[in-house]
Amino acid sequence: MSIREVAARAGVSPATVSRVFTQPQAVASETRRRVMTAAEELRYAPHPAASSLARGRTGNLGIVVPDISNSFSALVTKAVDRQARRDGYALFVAGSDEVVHDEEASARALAQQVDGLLLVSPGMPNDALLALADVTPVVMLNRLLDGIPAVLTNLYEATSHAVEHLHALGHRAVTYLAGPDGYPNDVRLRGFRDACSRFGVEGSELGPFAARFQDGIRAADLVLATSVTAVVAYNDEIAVGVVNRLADRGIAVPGDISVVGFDDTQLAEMVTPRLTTVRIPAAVAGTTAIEMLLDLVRGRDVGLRSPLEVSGELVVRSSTGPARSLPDPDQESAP
Amino acid sequence: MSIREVAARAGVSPATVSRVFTQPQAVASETRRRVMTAAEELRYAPHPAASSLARGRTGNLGIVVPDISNSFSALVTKAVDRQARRDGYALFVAGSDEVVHDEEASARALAQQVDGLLLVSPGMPNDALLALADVTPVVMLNRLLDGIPAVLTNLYEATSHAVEHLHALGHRAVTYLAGPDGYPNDVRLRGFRDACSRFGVEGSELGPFAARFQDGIRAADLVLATSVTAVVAYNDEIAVGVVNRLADRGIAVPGDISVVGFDDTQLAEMVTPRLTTVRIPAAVAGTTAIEMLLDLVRGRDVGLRSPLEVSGELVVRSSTGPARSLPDPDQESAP
DNA sequence: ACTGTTTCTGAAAACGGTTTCATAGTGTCT
DNA sequence: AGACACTATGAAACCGTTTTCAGAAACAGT
Repeated sequence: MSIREVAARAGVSPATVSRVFTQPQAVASETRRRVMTAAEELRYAPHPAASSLARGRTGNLGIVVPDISNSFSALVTKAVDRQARRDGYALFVAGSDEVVHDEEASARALAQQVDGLLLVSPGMPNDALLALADVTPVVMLNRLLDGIPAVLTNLYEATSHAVEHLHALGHRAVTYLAGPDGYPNDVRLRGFRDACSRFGVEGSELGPFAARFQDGIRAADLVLATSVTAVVAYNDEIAVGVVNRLADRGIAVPGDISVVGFDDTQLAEMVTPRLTTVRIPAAVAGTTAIEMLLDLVRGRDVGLRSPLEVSGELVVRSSTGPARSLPDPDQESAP
Repeated sequence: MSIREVAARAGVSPATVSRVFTQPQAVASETRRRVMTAAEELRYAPHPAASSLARGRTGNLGIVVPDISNSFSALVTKAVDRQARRDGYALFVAGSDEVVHDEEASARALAQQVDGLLLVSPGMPNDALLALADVTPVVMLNRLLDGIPAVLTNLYEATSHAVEHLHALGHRAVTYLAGPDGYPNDVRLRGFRDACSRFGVEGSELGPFAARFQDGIRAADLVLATSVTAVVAYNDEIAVGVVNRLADRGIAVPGDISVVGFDDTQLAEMVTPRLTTVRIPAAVAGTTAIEMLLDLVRGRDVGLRSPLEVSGELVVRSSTGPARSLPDPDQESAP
């Protein structure tokens, strides 16, 4: 059932039928009614591909995330999906399994079927990104590249707060568990290092680790091989892995070692002890990114409007506590 | 840059260019080479909408899940995405936030842009489903409806095992925390009831609960208002919520109350104590569903091939243990 | 009654591919 | 050398909308 059959049945031209569906006010109400009934009787529904072809836009948006089952990605995706739908767009989701090659392929495939693309923590090289942005409007989340609008999470301050917090609890040797290469470690790392030197904390780094539970497990043993009393993990999933493994090895959290995560996904409240973590406003970031993307799509050139930053905040829960006074083991009767 | 410009530059007809991209072996290698270089120089990429229109298929599949951030959905989606990509399809994902109306709308919107649709635990009414299946090939996961191929999770046996397990541990009063209405509670419930009566366990039910952590929290207090010593929760997220709340109220798991979940998502291994849970092979289910869907799409009419069932299995971890001998409080010196 | 606006509708040309059908060219077999 | 089968290509129709452009109809103003 095409537009023509509807037209025939309603005794009008195809053009009129098209208008009924795209700019109803432009057609006389009587005619409109006739067309509508004809359409309903024929159970006509417009053909999106034909429409896309003719108008030059698809009405779809796309998002590429590193890992669909990662809880931060999920949070973002959910917010994005909701916002996209609210604006009348459907959402394509592609996961790359953290494989850069897949990510590029997915992105390119999607690029041609959508009006705009949101890339979350993309790992692909700069030139690939620019090439992509050449094909379709692109907004990035968590990566900065000249000429491509982006939403960034500014965690410098929040990371400082985390170190400050640990320092106040008496920790003097802290290690940062870095996320995967190409992920937004830099700001956190800078915040971490700066804060360490500012507070006189001995800061070290381990990694990179994949942003997953299993890698947290692995990380824990590496941590225990050092003599730090606190760790700051790239994300909650790693942090939870660390906590688990430490528990298995009989190390108390926060009794012996304190752990800080990032993201404040629901996970943080689910585990024991509840995770002290840097909250990243994923939903806000996702929603904002979509708004930027739609501005782009609609031609309002926000391209050079400086990248938006959303900032994190430290949420203190139970996985951080006073440092065990390791350097002074005699002192049995602490306050 | 359309196919015609490539054709002009390569000195061939548009038809030939099209063939180069769709059935390369049908064109002489010399010609093919010429076309390829021309295409590259022009940075030509085929226009999916045009192609969809002409061929009558889109090369896309769609999946509608109740909640993108639900860990079981995420597992399924991930597997589905991978399998779809492997078969050369891109995947549309839509979340319905568990709102039936949104689900219907999403599904219908998607239906026209994809070659096939996978519905995960759909909550929409039968006639809506049938109408949808009339428009596009549909496979359902976790719901059975005559005429629509489906992949079902048969958890009857696994649920029985859960009850058997609890019974063996000495539990005599167990409650089932039901998931949301319209979700696949029935088989589990049947398995639960049958097993209870078989083993002489007093089985009760609470709910429905949304399949989320928060509802688990809520459920815990309801559980404590009864005198059961064990609960079987609709999914891991609810189970974790229960465990958390119980801990907050000073109830030991499994010391005082044992908890069993469903799904065996990664969550189960992340929490303390690790969750005894019924593993549902989400990846297998998702992959299988996609294969069925593709069979459908390609016209091999598997429509009436009986719905496929994947079965669960009980994974015993640490959230279940011997029942506290409540009815006999004198007995202080238990073995 | 005549011109000037509006409002509504239709004809036809895109949009960018795919595919059928016919034709030219090449090679094979007797 | 002639008949026959392939193979490689091109011309043109088609997929289902949208949109421009122009004309018809209705209406207003003088």
